[in-house]
Amino acid sequence: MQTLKADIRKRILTQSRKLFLEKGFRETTTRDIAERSGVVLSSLYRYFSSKNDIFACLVQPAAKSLEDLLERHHNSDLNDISIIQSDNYTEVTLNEYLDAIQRNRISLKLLLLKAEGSSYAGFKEEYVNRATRMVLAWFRSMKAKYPGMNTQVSDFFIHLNNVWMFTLLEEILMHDLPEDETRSVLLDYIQFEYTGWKKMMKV
Amino acid sequence: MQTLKADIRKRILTQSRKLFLEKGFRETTTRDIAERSGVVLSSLYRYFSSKNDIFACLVQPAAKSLEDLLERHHNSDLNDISIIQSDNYTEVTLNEYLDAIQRNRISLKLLLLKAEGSSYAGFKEEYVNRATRMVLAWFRSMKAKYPGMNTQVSDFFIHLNNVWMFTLLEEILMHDLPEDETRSVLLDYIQFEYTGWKKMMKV
Amino acid sequence: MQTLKADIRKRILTQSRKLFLEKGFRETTTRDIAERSGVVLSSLYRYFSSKNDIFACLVQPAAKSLEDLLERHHNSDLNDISIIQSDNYTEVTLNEYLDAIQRNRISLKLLLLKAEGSSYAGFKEEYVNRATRMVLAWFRSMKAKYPGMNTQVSDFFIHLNNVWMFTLLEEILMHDLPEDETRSVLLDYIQFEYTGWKKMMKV
Amino acid sequence: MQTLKADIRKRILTQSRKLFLEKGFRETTTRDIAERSGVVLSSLYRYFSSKNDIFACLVQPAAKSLEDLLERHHNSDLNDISIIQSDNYTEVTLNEYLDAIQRNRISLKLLLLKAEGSSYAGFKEEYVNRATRMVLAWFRSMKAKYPGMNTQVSDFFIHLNNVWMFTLLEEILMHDLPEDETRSVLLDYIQFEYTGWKKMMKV
DNA sequence: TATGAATGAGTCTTCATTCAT
DNA sequence: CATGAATGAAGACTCATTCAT
Repeated sequence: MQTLKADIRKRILTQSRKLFLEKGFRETTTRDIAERSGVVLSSLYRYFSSKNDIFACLVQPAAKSLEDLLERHHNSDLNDISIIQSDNYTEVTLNEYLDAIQRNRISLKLLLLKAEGSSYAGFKEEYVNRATRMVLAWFRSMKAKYPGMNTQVSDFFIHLNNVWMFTLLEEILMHDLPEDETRSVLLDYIQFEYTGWKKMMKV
Repeated sequence: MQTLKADIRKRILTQSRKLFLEKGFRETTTRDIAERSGVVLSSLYRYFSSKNDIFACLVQPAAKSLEDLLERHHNSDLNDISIIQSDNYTEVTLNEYLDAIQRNRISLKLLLLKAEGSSYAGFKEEYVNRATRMVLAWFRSMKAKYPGMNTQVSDFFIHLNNVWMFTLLEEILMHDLPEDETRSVLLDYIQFEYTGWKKMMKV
Repeated sequence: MQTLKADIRKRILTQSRKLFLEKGFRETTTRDIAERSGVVLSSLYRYFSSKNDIFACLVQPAAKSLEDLLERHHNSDLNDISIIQSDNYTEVTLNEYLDAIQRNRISLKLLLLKAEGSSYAGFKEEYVNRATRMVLAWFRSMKAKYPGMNTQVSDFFIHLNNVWMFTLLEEILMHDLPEDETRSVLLDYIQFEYTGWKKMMKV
Repeated sequence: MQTLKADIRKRILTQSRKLFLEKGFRETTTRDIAERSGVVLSSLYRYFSSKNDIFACLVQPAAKSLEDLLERHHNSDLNDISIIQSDNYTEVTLNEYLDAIQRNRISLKLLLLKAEGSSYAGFKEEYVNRATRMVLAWFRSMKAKYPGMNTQVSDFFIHLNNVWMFTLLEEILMHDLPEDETRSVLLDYIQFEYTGWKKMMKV
C-alpha cells in the first residue's frame, strides 16, 4: 500500500522530469504534469507542496554533488600548488568531474539548463561567485607562499574561468555527450586550461 | 506630426530598454512600458506590433554586429592560417571585438542576458552553432591545405570554444566591465586561447 | 475494539479542539485534524460525518448550557419582578453564570469565538434574538402586572443588553480571565446593569 | 471618456458593496463582483488591485471616521472630568456619534460586520485595544488630579465598556435602526453608562 | 474497519492583445 | 490617430469529501 504511494510519487517525478526537460520549468504547467502522470491536479499537491518542490526533488542530487565538488576542490587549506602540479592530479580531478556528471546527468541538466522560473534559477551564478571567492582566496594564499607568482591575472579572469567550467558542464549536458566523449573533452579542457594558466602565471 | 510620432517611438524604446534591462523581457509588462513612456497601452501597438517587436528593435543592432563579426571571422575563404599567425592578427581581432562591444553594450546586454521569453531567447545557441559550423569548415579546409595539423581536436571542443567566447561576452556585459578592463580581459583571453590552441594543435 | 474506537474519537476531539482554538473553524483543515490525531484523513469520516460535525460535538455542551440558562432566566412564568429585587437574586444569578462559564470554558470559546464558517456561526445572533423575545415577553407581562413601570425603554435597548451580556462572555473567554477576576467582573457587570436599569425604569 | 472609467469604478463599487453586504467579504467572489458589475473578471483588476482593495475603498470612510472619533474623544489632555460632567457634554457626544453613524452607515456595516477574511478583519479588536489604552491613560491622569476617585474599577471592565460601545454600533448597523431610533438608543446608552459609571466610581 | 488514493469544483490573479469611439 | 475599455485564456494552489480495496 505504501508502495502505491511511492509509485505515484515516482510517476510524477518521472513525468515531470520529462516535461521539465522538454520545456523547462516555466513552460511546464502543473496540469501538464498531473495529466501525464495520470493524476488529478489536486493530487499532485498530496505528493509535493508545489511545482517548485517537484523540481527541487529532481534537482537536489545535482545541486548536492556540485556543492561537494566545490567543497573538495576549492579549499585553500588542502590544495597546495604542488598537488596541482603532481602527476596524477589531472586524472583525479578528471575522474571526479566525470563522476559527478555521470551520476547526475539529467538532474544536472535540469539544474543548469531548465531551472528558469524556479527557485534554482540563480544557482549557477551563486555557485560561480562562491567558487570564485574560494579560488581567489587560494590564489592569495599561494602568492603568500610563492611570491614570485604572477600577480597580473585579474579577478575577473579568474571569475571567467569558473564560469567557463560551468559552461563546459552545460554544453556537455545540453548535447548529451556520451561518456567517452565527455572524458576526452574534459581531458582537452584540463590540458587547455593548464597550458593557459601556466603561461599566464609564468609558473 | 511625423516628428512627434518618431519622438514617441523613441520614448517607448528608451523606456522599454530601461525596463528590459532592469527586469528582463519576461518580467517587463507592456503596461509598464506604456506607463513609463507616457502612452496609453493600446497606443503601443500603433508603434510596435508586439512586445517582442519592441525588444527586437532594441536588440537588432547587437544582433547585426554579431552577425557581421561572424561573417568576417569565420569565413574559411578569407582567413588562412597564415593570417592567424601574423603579428597583428591579435590586435586586429581584439579591436574588432572591442568595437562591437563598445558600440552596442546595452543592446548586447539585452540580447544575451535579458531575452528570456522573447523570440531572441535562442539567439546565442543558434549563433554558436552557426559559428561552430563555420569554424569546423575552416578547420577542414586548413587540414586539406596542411595535412600535418593535429586532427585530434574534437568538434565539440571547437563548439565549446565558441560558447566560451560568448560566455566571455556575457560576463563582460553582466559586470559592466569598463572599456580598459574589457580590453585587458580580452587580451588575456586571446593569449589564453592562443596558447591553448597552439599546444593542442601542435602547430 | 469498542474501547479503541472511543479512544480514537476522543483523540480526534482533543486534537481538533486544540486546532479550532488556535486557528478557528475555517482555518482548520480536516487534514490538520487527521494528522494531529494520528488517523488517516478518510478515517475521520468514520467517526464524524463532517468537519462541522466534529465542531458540533465540541461545542454542544456550551450550546446546551446556554440554552439552559436561557430557559431558566427568561421564562416569564417563573421570574416575577419581586425575585429580581430580592436580596440574593444577584448572587444566585452570578453563580449561575459563573457556573456555566467555568464548566464550559473551552467549549464556549469555540462556540462564541471560533465558529466562523461552521453551522454555529449564527448561534450568537439567534440566541440573542430568542433571549430578547423572552425578555420582551417578560417585560410586557410585568407591565401588565405593574402598570406604573416605565414604558419608554425601547425593544432595541433590551436587545442590546442581551447582546452585551454575550459580549461580556466573549471578552471573558477571549482574555482567559481567571475565575476570581471573572467573578469580580461579573459582579461589576451585574451592579452596573442593575443601577442602569433601575434608573431607566424608575423602579 | 474619463467619466466612463469613473462610471465603471463606481459600478464595481456599488455592486461589490451590495455583495459584501449580502454575503460578507469572504463569501463574495471576484467573479460575482465582475459579473454583477457587467465587467469581465480581468477588468476588475484594471480598477482595483485586489478584492481586498475594493473592500478597502468601501470601508475606508468608516475607518477614517472612527479613527477621528477616537482621536477627539480619548485624548486625555483635552477631556477633563469637568467636561464630561458639563451639561451639554452628553449632547455633544451624542451628536458626534450620530454623525459618524449617519454619514457612514453602509461603510461602517461592512467594516464592522462583513470584514471577515479581509485585511480589516481585526479592525475592531485593534481599535478597541487602542481606545482602551487611551481611556486607561485618561483614568490614571484623572486619578492623579482627583485622588478621591474610586480605584476599584478593573482595567478589564474599562476594556469591556469599550467593546460595548462597539457592540452598540454593530447592533445599530445590523438592524438598520432609523435615525430617530438611533438617536434615542444612543441617549439611553449614554444615560445608562453615565449612571453606571457614576455609581461605580462614587464620583 | 482502516487506508491510500481520487475527486472536482473553486479562488484569486496576470497579461498580451484587440475593439470601438 | 489616440484613448478607454474589453477580452479570454491561463496558471498555481486549496480543501472537504468519497471511493475502492
